[in-house]
Amino acid sequence: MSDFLFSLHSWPQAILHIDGDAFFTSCEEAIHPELRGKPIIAGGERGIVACASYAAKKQGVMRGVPLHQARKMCPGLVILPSDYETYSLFSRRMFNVMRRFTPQVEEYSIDEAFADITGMRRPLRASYETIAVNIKNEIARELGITVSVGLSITKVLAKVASKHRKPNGFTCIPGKSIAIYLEHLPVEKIWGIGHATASYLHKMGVRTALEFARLPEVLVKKRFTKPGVEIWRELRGDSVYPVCAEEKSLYASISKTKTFSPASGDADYLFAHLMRNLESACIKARRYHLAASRIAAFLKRNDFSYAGREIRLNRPSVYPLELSIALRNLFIDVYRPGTLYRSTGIVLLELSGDSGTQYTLFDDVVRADRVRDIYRVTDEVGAKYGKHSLHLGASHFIELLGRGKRGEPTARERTRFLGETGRRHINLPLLHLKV
DNA sequence: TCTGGGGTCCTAGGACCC
DNA sequence: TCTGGGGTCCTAGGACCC
Repeated sequence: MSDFLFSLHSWPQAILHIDGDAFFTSCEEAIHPELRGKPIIAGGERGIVACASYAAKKQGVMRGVPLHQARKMCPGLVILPSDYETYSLFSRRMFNVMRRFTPQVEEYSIDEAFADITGMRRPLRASYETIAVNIKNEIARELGITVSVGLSITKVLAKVASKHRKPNGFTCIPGKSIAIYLEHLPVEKIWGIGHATASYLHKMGVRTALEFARLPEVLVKKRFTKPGVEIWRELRGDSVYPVCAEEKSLYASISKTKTFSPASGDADYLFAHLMRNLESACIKARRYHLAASRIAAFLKRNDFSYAGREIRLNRPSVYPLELSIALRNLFIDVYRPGTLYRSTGIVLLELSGDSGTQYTLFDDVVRADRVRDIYRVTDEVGAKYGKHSLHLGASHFIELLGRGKRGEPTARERTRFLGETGRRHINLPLLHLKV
């Protein structure tokens, strides 16, 4: 035990991890009591299970399972669309309960948060364990959902703790008990250790979190990169990840991807998808008043490998009409004729507030203003008649094919759509009004 | 688990500059 | 034209998370 740093103080810091149990479906159950205890899932709108209630999990319905499979596994399954607005509301209420105990709350995701309650024993007149349990109970009482709570001396260990007993669990791992909890924990269950690092560790003969934590420092520093070393430290009770209560800017990037089936090697069709993804991403970015300084595009091959490229724009933009030329160049670079692709995606990067965009000497200011006006109208039309009511000609190709679900266009559809102009739709992104 | 979609962060190599 | 070392920016791609 002497190889662990934690032996010096029992609570160098007290970090809490709170994890909503089957969060989406729990929110649904809180609102619709008649659903309580039933096998329900959220995610109906996307064709896969985004969240499964414990009753559904009991029947083998897990996160990420395709819907048709879930239905087969569990007759009587209640399928709901994900209602993010509502879940966000619950999320905010959950974080606010935590903030009544300490301002040091980090919103990690919609259903998870960390809190640093170091030094709160005296002001709250309670032990760290009691504080943790009180937060848990108040969330249950006020929101009608259960959470699992972990208390320990680092974030990674607090995560280990909250996962230890679920649902509705509370686990405390003080410094002196770390080894007990790591002894039977497989390395792949550690937060931050994924598939690749786990199999690397396995090759080294390391199977449990305790074995990993006990590797000598020189070896760890030699064989792992920064994240690996940091997790190793945290597992040993040496806190390197601070709880960050500062509100981060909403998005560092915005991405849109769409898988289509069957896979396609058709350049026009693939580019149309890419263009539609760009339009979707830009709609979202405009809603948050953000503009991108870099843009990335990728194609996913049938074997799930990626081919992608990204570029820096000469000024930030959120308008597909301006970005289409850059996107076309990216596409031409990445696309290989004869290869089948199963999805395309685009990512808007280096987002900044779009208010005070500086034009460069080479910009056509009049045109830029017009483009902005066009998109103001486009967004208004979209709000009234549905997203993508007004879109670029280059993305219209997928409209023709049942919202892109049927895969590659037939020769007849192609001729009907492209007509004599053929590929020119790629080169000239025209606005197209869907009525 | 024949596998959806939306994110963050890190690393390494090349270009370019001093 | 050759030379070294160092800094920064850009981009491809990997790894991981929910």
